[in-house]
Amino acid sequence: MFQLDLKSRKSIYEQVMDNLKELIMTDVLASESKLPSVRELSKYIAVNPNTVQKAYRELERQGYVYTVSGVGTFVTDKKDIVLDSVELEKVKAKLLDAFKQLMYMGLDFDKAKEVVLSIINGEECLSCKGGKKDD
Amino acid sequence: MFQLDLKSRKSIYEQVMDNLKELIMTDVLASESKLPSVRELSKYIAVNPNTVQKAYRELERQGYVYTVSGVGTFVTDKKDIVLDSVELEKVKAKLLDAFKQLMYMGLDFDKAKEVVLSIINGEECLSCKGGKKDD
Amino acid sequence: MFQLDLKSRKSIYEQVMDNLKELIMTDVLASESKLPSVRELSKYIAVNPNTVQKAYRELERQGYVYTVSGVGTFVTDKKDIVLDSVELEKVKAKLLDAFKQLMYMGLDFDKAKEVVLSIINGEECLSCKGGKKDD
Amino acid sequence: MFQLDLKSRKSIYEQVMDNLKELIMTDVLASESKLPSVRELSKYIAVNPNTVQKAYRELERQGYVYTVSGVGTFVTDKKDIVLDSVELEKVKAKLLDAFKQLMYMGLDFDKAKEVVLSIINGEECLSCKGGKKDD
DNA sequence: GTGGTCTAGACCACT
DNA sequence: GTGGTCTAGACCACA
Repeated sequence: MFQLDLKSRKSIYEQVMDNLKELIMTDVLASESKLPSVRELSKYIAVNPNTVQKAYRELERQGYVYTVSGVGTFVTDKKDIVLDSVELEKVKAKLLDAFKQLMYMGLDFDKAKEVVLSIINGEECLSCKGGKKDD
Repeated sequence: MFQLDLKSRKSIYEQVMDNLKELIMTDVLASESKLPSVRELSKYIAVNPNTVQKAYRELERQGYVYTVSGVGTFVTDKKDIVLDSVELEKVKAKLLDAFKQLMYMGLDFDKAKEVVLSIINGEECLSCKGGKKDD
Repeated sequence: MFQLDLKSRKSIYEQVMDNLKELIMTDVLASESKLPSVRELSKYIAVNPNTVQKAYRELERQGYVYTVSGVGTFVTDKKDIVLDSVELEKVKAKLLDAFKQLMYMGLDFDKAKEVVLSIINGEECLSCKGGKKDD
Repeated sequence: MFQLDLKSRKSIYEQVMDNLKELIMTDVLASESKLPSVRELSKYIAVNPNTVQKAYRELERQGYVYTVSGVGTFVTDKKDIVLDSVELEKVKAKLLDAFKQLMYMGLDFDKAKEVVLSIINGEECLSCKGGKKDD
């Protein structure tokens, strides 16, 4: 389940975050459920506890989980997630940047758009499988 | 012309690369034309020569320019630029990642898709025509 | 009545203390009246007994309650509560800290003062009258 | 200048942050000026580099400084500081909490208000000394 | 040189 | 037990 690539350019704590986000999005980690403790997870994925904690801390900052000191870390109820406009702008900028990169590679507009749509539509199924429509 | 944001998380050499790619793709830097020397450019944009050096080296690795020792660096003929599949996959991953983030933020599939399309279409003219609208 | 926010950064025992202080100051818990036992309260508010225990111990240290071994914990007569200067200094420091933060955020002195006064005055009734308005 | 109290309840990185905020507010560290490097400061105040970095990172998150990787950390121009409404609400909550604490201590409303005002007005001079009116 | 990340420990307060 | 903080090292990419 947990996929880590130590050779990746992406830092480990970011990969840990991405994995957890995926699990949260697909309801494998349901709302209000408890995440593994920092120590547990760090042992399980063979990573230093500090690295896991950094991931948890950042997830909390972004609103995906909340922490009760001395008790554990829990998935934020989706109803409670507030859309952070600053974060949204960052993601938009990231999308724009990626799209530009496609054009820099020599793809024309239509081809680039095609690539983007194929990625999005591929993602559609991924979410249909794991998510619930009536939640 | 050259837009650098030192405060950005993006490294300087990547920003230099992006600027040059933009200039190449919009034919401001025509095929086979000579790029400014590392020293010239670094002075012009007030950046460490090593940084420009790294941008040039990476551009060459990706096929955008080629170097003739002792003579200079030249823009590869667009016809000869081959799509770097590794780079393409990176960008695809980036797109997917950003799209997922949109959904993580509480947007449903259709809303997220809408956001993406608006970004793409807003960006349409910039690279299609090789000109700028109001910047 | 008892308001606990597990998601808060404030530790549970501090929140328990604050709730009890509030009840004492508003005479809901009258002078010399008996507090619920640690076990009772911990069951009632669904909190670990150790946590309640710690709250009681700290309240006693600060003079709000006193314990009669084997009998129970009782509210100190308000006349006998002496201002704990150490605690007072802590609160003062906290106030100053918060005020500085307001100014750090770009508010000028007058604006920051305005914010503080609005908060104070909004809070006026809650403790003056011992009642609640709309909560 | 730098005041650290290792025995304090406040964590070291928070104290480091507070010290730096103070220096920034009083223009000892002017806009766009460079903060000491993580290593320099950590050596100077005899604290682990990681702790200093945590402080820098958090200051950046709150908008007081910005980072240029490989170059250094710089004071954000005051004109660029955006008022983060989330942070503002946190400070307001902190103020309200502190004010409640005063009342819990047995101070009546007027006395508590007096305490608050005295603190604020004490701060006024502190800011007049170090700050500039025409900035 | 800089900041960013990571490891392998440790101690603390809280539950 | 939990998360939070801290130390004392280390390596990396970047400028």
